[in-house]
Amino acid sequence: MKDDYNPQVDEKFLKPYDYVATEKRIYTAWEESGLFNPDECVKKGMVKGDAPTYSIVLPPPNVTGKLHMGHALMLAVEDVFVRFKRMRGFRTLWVPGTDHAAIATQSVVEKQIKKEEGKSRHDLGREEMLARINKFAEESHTTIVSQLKTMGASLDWSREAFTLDEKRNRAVRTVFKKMYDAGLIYRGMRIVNWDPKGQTTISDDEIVYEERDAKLYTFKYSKDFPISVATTRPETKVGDVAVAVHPDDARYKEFVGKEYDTVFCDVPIHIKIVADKEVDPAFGTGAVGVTPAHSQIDWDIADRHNLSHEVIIIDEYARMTVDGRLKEKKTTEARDIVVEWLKSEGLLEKEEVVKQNVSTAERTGGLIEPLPKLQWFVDVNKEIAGKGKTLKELMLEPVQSGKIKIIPEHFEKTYFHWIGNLRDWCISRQIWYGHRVPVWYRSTGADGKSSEEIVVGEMPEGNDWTQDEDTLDTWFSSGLWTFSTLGWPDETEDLKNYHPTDMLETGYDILFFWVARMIMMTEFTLGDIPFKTIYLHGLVRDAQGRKMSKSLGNNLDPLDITAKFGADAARMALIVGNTPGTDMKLSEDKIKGYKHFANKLWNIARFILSQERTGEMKEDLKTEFDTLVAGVTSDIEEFRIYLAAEKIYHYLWHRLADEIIEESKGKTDYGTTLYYILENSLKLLHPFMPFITEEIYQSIPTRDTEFLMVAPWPVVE
RNA sequence: GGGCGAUUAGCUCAGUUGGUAGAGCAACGCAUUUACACUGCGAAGGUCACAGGUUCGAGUCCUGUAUCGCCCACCA
Repeated sequence: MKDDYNPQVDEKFLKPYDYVATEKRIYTAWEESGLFNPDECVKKGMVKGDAPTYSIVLPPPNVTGKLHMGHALMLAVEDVFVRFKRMRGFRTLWVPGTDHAAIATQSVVEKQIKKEEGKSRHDLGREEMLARINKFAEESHTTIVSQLKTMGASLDWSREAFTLDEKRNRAVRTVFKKMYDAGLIYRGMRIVNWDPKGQTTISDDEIVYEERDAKLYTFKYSKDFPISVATTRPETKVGDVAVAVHPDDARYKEFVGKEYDTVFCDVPIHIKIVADKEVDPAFGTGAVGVTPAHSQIDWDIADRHNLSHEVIIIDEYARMTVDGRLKEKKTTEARDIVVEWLKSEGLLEKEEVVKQNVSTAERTGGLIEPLPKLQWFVDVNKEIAGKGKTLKELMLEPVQSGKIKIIPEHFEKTYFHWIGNLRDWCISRQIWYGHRVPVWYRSTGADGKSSEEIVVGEMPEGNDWTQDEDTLDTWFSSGLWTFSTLGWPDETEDLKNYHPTDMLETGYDILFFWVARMIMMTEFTLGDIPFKTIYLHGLVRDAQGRKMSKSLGNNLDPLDITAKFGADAARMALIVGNTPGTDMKLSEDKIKGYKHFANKLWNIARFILSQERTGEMKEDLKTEFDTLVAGVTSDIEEFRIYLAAEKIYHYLWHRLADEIIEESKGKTDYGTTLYYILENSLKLLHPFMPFITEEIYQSIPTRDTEFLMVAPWPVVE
């Protein structure tokens, strides 16, 4: 049988498709061609100089280690659009980069050092610690870059960026100053989420709530105190300044406005009875002990009634700062002591078990202790001079007006809902890895009255200035990502050509953390949107639908997967049947199926390339194929890549291979048609399975371009 | 407490504007060296969660219910 083959067919087709060797070789060839860079495409005449642009910035992976399947999905999806647009003749730019990820990275390195050397970051000192983190980040970066290449991502490496490099630092300082000058960034004493374990503040979004059983204690401050209150945190009651009741609550009306002095567990306290509509008369006794310094809600109540915020009774290590038997006790120990004291004094009236959500820090798992601290904030409710709008409104508007489209659409509701609940954003962190807050202080106290002088943005002249010790929330710098990567604050050609970007593709889990912040920062800084379309992908779960995690050991490692089945197969498995916004279950079996498909395609090519290009074009088959072209094209244009991929798969395997090729056997008039279908099928499939399609294309002597990746997309006349 | 989503074949999921229910995988029967065994052919498999409504016609639109999942708020 073998001697029926056309001897011109490349020998490589006589063996099964070798994806390991091929994928590596092809990526290197692409990189060397320079064609990932749109300027190079223009220079080589592959794309017109005045062609419209298409741009995506890669959501920068954290330099905390290596990539997971979620990243693989992101790369597969983005590369589909990028390769499609490039073949459609756009000047197409996909900007790579990595994220320093502040807390996440620092805590990984801290844990590692603690484990291996038993040292804390304070043992090492700021400079040494930063050197260690930088080294770790560099190693992660190397791993990540090689993984990005393994997946076949057609990123323009000449424009690679890092959220913490010098250029991005300049962008951060410039935006910080601009916001400070507009009065949107302020420094203030406010209740923040303090993580005693990580020794830093965190933002509202970095909290995770865990449901636990807690005891609700009902008690009186003293024998002659008229009202009982209920609490799950008796130890904080030494910091109470008031009891709040609902204004309409008949039980307590007579006491409102009265003040009481007593000694609670060795601590003298002064309590005023106030009426506040936030109090739920049906919960507990209908009366709340108000602890302004250690609860956000109580802080707000204190604000409304001019009560003191100054009674601080817990420190940064979650220890009591009061005198007496609670002195320097941990809050958990203090709780037991207070309960014992209440019992011994006969003040405890009820003890019941309730379900409670406790706040923990996402990164360290530490129990959040609300504390008043002097921190930097972004004011989301202040009207911006000259714009007449608040940052909240700037975030809302482009999505409401449809200038930014979210896919799937229903996430718009989630987005609006989140903005409705948004409070000022605490941006300062007491960690070392990150952009240092660009503020310098010096005290001037010539006349004995010392006051503080502040300079924002650039380090001032003179050596008596001290820079703020804190660093910025990592999302502050990633919020600038679409324009900081394109050279802003300089007015670069890239910025002019490629901003706003066309699409942001990312997981729905960071819609608030990141996507909303990008819209806010870009609208404020440039008065423009950062991107036109937000394409949200879901989580990649294991075959049973569980989250992939280290502790479950059910992680699929993209490197293992590509070694076992090939990047093309992994990409197809991640795209087919995976609709935006929905979590997907991924099994090795599914990936294996697409490895088989790659081999099938290999053999289709082997068969067709062994035929002579003879016979008239079969118009019915051409028409049928052109319908496929039109369908696939509009599916990609309209973001239905999961359908597009499936359509080509189905056509190639079950129509072309099973029927058309079978029918053509022993006939000589199919050659022209088969070549037409093969060449154009490779183009249609290229965005999804770039390696094998390129490899086969390279074996077609009559191909129109050197590389399939810049071959013109098929057009239906 | 507020919001969002899902429910379609054994499993995983499509189903775009309302027009006689679709794919992959698995399982079943047949073929056995074929371009490809990483194969082919065939058959089987569904009350589209449930109850109403709109319509000539509903998996699709509307109302309600149930179950599961997620997000936000944080009630002291």
